[in-house]
Amino acid sequence: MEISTDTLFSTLSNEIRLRCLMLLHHQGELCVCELTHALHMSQPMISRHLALLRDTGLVNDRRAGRWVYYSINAALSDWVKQIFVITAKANKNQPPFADDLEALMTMPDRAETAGCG
Amino acid sequence: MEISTDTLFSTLSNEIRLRCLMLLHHQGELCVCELTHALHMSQPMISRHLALLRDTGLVNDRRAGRWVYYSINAALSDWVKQIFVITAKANKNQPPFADDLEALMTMPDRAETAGCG
DNA sequence: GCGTAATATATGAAAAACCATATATGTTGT
DNA sequence: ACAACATATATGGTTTTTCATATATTACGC
Repeated sequence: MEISTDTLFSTLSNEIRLRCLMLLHHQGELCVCELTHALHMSQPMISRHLALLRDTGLVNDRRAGRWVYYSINAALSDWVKQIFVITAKANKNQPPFADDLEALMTMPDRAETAGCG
Repeated sequence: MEISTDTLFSTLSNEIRLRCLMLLHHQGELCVCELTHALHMSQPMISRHLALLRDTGLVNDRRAGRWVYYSINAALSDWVKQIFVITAKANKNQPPFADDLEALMTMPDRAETAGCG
């Protein structure tokens, strides 16, 4: 299942979705409530954008009890992953991406041990 | 003038604009009528999308008599250029990109000598 | 173990905002 | 006047957002 350029880029063109992807790229796996906290957005809004990312095949979800964990789809083709790497590297110190990571790292009562250790 | 991720990706998310960019990436410089021919699109439509690419800073234009030549903006930051390189490499043999190049190469009465020699 | 509550997440529906296309018309250069 | 190109306007379609509500899973009290 190869993703088309316009599906890929239109999915990345939404800042909320890109911020979620950049956090997932850095952290490996995150649940909805962690993303909701990091981005200061309402839960339905995050959930909707994650559903869209899942529908386009960019992320996978995994249920663990009450929590649903999202992660970047490892089966994506190399060039798509390279786009993520380049975009993350070039923007990780810029707002809003840096602030999102900061908010995530200082979140109280994380679901389980943070993935960045 | 640094381009934002959402401006970049939403500009690339239109197939017509991406097809123009991929041709410019390969050929260096092309005029509106060459792009119109290669993409089999109306002139106002190509012109409109080129204007948008110019407004977002992805391309430059240069007037030479009746023709206006467009080219990728050399002053773009490295990561944006890398996105172009990766996207072009991964998709150049796929439709519609391969067909666009073919149509350009076989265009009769090109404006001047083709840029691929 | 069974009902009840609490927490995490998803979704339906409606409004608002945004984007693309087509047609027509204007501008620039020879 | 003609050719190459740009722009304005109208229209239709898609995307995003919000609110309210639904589902799924665990925890509690008895």
